[in-house]
Amino acid sequence: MERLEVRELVYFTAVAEELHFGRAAARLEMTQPPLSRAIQQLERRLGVALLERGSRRVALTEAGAVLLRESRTVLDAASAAARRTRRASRADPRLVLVIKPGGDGGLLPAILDAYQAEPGALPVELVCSFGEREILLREGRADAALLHRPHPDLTGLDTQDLLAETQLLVVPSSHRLAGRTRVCLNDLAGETLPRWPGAPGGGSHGPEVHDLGQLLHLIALRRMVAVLPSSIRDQLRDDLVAVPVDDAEPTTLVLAWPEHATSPALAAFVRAAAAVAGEATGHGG
Amino acid sequence: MERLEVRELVYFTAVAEELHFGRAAARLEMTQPPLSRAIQQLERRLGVALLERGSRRVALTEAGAVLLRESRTVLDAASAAARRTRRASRADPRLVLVIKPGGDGGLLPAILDAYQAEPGALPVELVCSFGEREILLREGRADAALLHRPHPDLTGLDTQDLLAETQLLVVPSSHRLAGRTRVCLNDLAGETLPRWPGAPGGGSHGPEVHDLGQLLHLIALRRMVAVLPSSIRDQLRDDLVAVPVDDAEPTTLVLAWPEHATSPALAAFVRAAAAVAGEATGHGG
DNA sequence: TGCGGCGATACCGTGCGGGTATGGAAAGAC
DNA sequence: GTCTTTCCATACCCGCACGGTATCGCCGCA
Repeated sequence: MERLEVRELVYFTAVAEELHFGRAAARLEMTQPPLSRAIQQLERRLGVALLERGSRRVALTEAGAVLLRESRTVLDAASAAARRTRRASRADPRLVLVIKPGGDGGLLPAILDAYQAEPGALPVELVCSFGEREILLREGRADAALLHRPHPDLTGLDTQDLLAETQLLVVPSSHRLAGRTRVCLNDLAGETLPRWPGAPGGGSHGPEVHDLGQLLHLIALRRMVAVLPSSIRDQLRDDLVAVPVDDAEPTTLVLAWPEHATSPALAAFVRAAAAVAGEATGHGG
Repeated sequence: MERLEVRELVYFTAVAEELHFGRAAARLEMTQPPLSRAIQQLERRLGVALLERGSRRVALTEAGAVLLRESRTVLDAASAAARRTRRASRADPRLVLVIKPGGDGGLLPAILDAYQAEPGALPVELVCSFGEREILLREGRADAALLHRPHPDLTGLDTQDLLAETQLLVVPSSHRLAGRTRVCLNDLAGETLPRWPGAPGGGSHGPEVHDLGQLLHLIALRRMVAVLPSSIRDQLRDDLVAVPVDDAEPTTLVLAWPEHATSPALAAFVRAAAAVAGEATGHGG
């Protein structure tokens, strides 16, 4: 069985994405002829036609589309491998946890305390990021992340549910819905909703928002409204009001980490988080 | 960022598994010096020590252990990529479904019929295999598999539940438990249970069993007993008896396929299977 | 102190990955 | 129709990196 090399996959994805040998070569900072030959050789070794060369356009074959998708997973795995290896060799081991600012459901302090009490606990480094936080896990840049389900893509990750939350509509005090005791999603017709960086802008084409302070500021300025998990209630400014949304699907705060992870530090962290979450839901409701 | 090459990962896994450069080189069908240099270069490029060379033994460092695990996933992904690409280019497209003989819960004929009625259905090729059936999915050798949950490792696979089944103890008619109307797991103390190839022989160190006929034969010969999903009831020989096991965790027949799969033929098959399963549980209970 | 095992080093050849120059086919422009 | 442009393939060349052989150096051991 012929072996597939990373270099070939990099070349192929470039061509498959550009559908143009010249541009792909430029992107790869090389010239076009060796690129053409590399792709030909790849096709010969696989015994498969990957591209249809029309004299004026290049198109993917069925098999080429499959290889494009597969290549991405291989390349992602390869760069994650490099990053995780490097991180494992650091002199100051630490657990990198990526969160959305304000998106911890109020559980984080208790979780961190519980974790530090575990034997062999590492210092925890918090990384704040909006949108695409799971990417950091897949890329091997972080050990764990706090996400909200339903979430676009949790495949390849293991998860632990922490907290089920209802959702609140956040509006300025002067907003037409501010006085309501409850609203439903239909009431939001015509409102501008924020667009998270990286999220496929499904319908809501409001401005991109990069952190919670910015978002609340924009809401106060009447530029938009937002539907957020109920735990942000503590962090609202005085000039904003939160109203329960009846028919918004409830959201679950989950702790996620790359599957196959074996680090005992991570395992301890997951244990700690699960314990804290169990207490919270068991006692407090 | 330096790129990690497949060749290097192959070399490294060989050394990491053998913990011996000479043997690793032999396994790779090359000589020892270039292998040593390749590993050194890998370490230099990563900036990480992967191996501790004692003059008489080689050991993995912490980072080396991480890279070994990561390498396996990269290499698996790479060979799966090659196989899936080749399969996608076949002139006679077909859907490869891997099953455990007798493990289809009786649903398979209906599923196949429903699938063939879907638009764009492909011929279905059935592959029978005991143990490690999910490996065939990960390797890109099959499109879908029928498995039973709880299952050792479903990560990296998407699944669709098909049928919840209670478990039955299968024994010869002359067995001491054959007359019971129900048993519990404690009753099985001292009995020999089959060991599936590939499964970590957890406690039960009986003989390895490779197909259902063989298993039933061995049970009839009083060499072992087995706990199996209730749908095998139809396939029992006259000289065997099935007794419900009260406290065995119920098992779920699931259809599994590689995550990120995009083939419309597979999607149609999943739809068909889900429809049949819905009917079965909806009407029949 | 000689021996054997094993990884590292020195040195060498060749094949492959990359470059430049050019060919050749197809799609407009007129 | 033919001239031009565009873009992929081919021809040919070069340097290096990969793999091989020979050997060293270190250490455990008898």
